[in-house]
Amino acid sequence: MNDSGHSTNSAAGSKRKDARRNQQLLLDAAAAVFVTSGVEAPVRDIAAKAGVGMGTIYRHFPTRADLVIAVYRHQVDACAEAGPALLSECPTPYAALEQWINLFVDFLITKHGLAAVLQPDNSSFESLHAYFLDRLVPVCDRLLDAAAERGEIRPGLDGLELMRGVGNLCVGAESDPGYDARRLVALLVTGLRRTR
Amino acid sequence: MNDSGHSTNSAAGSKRKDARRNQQLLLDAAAAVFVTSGVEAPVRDIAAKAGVGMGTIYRHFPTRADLVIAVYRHQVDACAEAGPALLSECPTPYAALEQWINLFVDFLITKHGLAAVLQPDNSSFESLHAYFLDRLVPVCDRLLDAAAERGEIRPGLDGLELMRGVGNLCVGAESDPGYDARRLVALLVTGLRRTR
Amino acid sequence: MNDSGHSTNSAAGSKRKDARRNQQLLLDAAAAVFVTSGVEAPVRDIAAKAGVGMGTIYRHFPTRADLVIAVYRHQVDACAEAGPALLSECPTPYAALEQWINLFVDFLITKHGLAAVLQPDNSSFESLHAYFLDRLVPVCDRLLDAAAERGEIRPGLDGLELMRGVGNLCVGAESDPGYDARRLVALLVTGLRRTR
Amino acid sequence: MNDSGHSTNSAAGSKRKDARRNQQLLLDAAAAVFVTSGVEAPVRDIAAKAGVGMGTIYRHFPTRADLVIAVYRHQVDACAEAGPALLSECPTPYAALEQWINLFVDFLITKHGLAAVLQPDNSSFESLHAYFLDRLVPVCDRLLDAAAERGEIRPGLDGLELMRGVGNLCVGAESDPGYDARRLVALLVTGLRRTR
DNA sequence: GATGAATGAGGGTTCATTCAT
DNA sequence: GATGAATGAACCCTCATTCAT
Repeated sequence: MNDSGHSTNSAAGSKRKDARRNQQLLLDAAAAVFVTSGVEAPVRDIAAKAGVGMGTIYRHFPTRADLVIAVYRHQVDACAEAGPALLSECPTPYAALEQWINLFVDFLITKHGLAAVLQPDNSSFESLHAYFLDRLVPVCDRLLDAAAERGEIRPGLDGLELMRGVGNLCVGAESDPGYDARRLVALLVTGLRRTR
Repeated sequence: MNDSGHSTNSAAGSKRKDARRNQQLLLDAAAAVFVTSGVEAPVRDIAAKAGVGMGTIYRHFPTRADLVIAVYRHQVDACAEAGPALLSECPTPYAALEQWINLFVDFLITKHGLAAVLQPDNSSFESLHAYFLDRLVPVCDRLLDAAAERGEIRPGLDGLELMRGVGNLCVGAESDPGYDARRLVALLVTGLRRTR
Repeated sequence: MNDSGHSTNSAAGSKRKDARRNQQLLLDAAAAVFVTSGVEAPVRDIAAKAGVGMGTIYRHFPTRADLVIAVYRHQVDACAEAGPALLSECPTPYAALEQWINLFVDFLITKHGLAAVLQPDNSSFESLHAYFLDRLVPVCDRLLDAAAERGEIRPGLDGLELMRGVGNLCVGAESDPGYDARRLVALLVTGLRRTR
Repeated sequence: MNDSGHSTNSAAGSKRKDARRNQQLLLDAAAAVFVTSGVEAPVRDIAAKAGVGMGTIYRHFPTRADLVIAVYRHQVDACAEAGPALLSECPTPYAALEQWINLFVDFLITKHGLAAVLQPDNSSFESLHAYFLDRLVPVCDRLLDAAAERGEIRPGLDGLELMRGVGNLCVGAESDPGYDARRLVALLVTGLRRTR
């Protein structure tokens, strides 16, 4: 999945220079098209935006999920890495959880259609789904556990379920001015608090 | 054109017995197909499931939204009517709200893809969207108002937004054994409670 | 083809009264629909206009051509009968020919799509084509012959060909304000004149 | 994007050799199918005749009118260019007109359904209609004007109307052995002559 | 490696015609 | 006889994916 060394090129882990450039063009184009047309946008549109042929997309990203993952990898990683940091910075684990969830929401609501794609029944996005979960669920679990240990929240909800819920609350958020996903997510997280 | 005398048709409804039967076949088939393939399932599939020709679908339901509305009308209506009843039966408005939301959730989580269709950006489902909102939002508003007047919940969230949130939490609920929409919705509603 | 006597009814050559009435309703409706939508208008539209079921059309007019013939029979007959009359009234056979052609043109240009249907390659309109020709070609032939005998026109063009030409010149005439079929037909007939 | 160096493609035209070949296959197939089934023939039939997929047609000719125009462009252009040439070669403008009309007729009578499509009421063929008129009407106008100036014909008929008339006379000409469009057109043009 | 042409499955919609009621 | 519901072939068009160049 990462830059493996089977390439005959000299540079560590990189293909030809133009191939790297195309990869980046594609990521940028895909990000832009995803914003306007959703992650199910026609392949042709993405290729056109990038100024490359469609075959080039398939070479770099054999499945659509691969492309989506690549587009969002950085942001997913940043979100994952923010978890431990918040835990050590914030006064309480619950505060860290709140902020981390906010990061996740900010990420999702700017990605037209991404949340919908996180549904596990979308066969062609399995690997995308898996990537998200692999990367983020452990972080969320740890935040939940820490808050539960402190008695700030009721135990029993696992990170996967919370993330699915938050993800769902973000579905369609960007296209509807009367819908405030952040507020609803905040309600959800508030609902977790241990009623004294 | 009306029920002319030689007809043996006593019921007030539509014209022919077989037409009525087909209409029901279609509603049942559509309900079944919607569960497995979502409300965007191919017309051909629904027709096949019902054992009728495609033209029959178009005769009874000129647009897809018409079909979807028809499939869910009874349940939407039942849900709408339950609101006032619960308000008078339950000890407090908040309890009524909780139970009404549960009814709504029970309805949605068995409808694959329905929640997704409630997104307002889906042009071909406008009338469906409108139907849902016209029918249910006022009921939800009234429950919220009653609870707010009693001081049970914080004011400020309107019924539309709550329903959108609940709807979203139900997206994909049926296909994922590890996802308990009811629990997440319960958390959301708990989050509404006025913190003492 | 005419009202044969196999009916068990008493009236000479007629079916049930309501059947006769329906037949007339259909002819009127078809005439009206043909004007606006052409002779290839959907059967349903004609039935709807007539306020009868589609099956009724098929009972009375098994093929579309049968209906078209029936709709225009009176006018075709009137046109056919006008030939001999004009021949005896007009000062010269050529004048009679001119006027008769005008009648034919007046008939055609008010019938959206009729002229196009006279094309012999339109398989489903064979009988219509045949009817027109059977009825009108002999009349036209006689006018042509009379004018040729008088030396007013050059011989050699038969009635069928002239009528096809005139029919074609009327194609699409009604929908195009910049196209004057009568003038073009007049040129064609003028072209027949024997150059002194 | 332009003819990059590694391409062996010398011709100035379009990109790939096979694409050009397919384009030609399509033009040939369309021409053939148009002859037998008219210019409204199903897209699938044309694709099948050409031995290509349907998508290939849509790639090369996004609308049906584009295809029809392409099929006939060469002949339309040749016809347009012949006008001035005839005017300078022929002894009189009227003779040039006669011959030019003959060229136009020769073109049309081999195109089943083309003449019908020239009807201005056919919405999806607007661009085709426009192309024909833009290209040919000025040529015809000029021939008519020249003949009128010489006093060979009566003035007052414009090129558009004459061409519509000639076009109509060619409708269905190819499929009917008993119908001689050339002769009828000749009569029409004869009818234009100034009666001395 | 890159290109984008070609393929063809897939899904929507219309309407002539049949036939149960 | 009349009705109009049902059928399903026939068209249209899109787009993911492959593969010749």
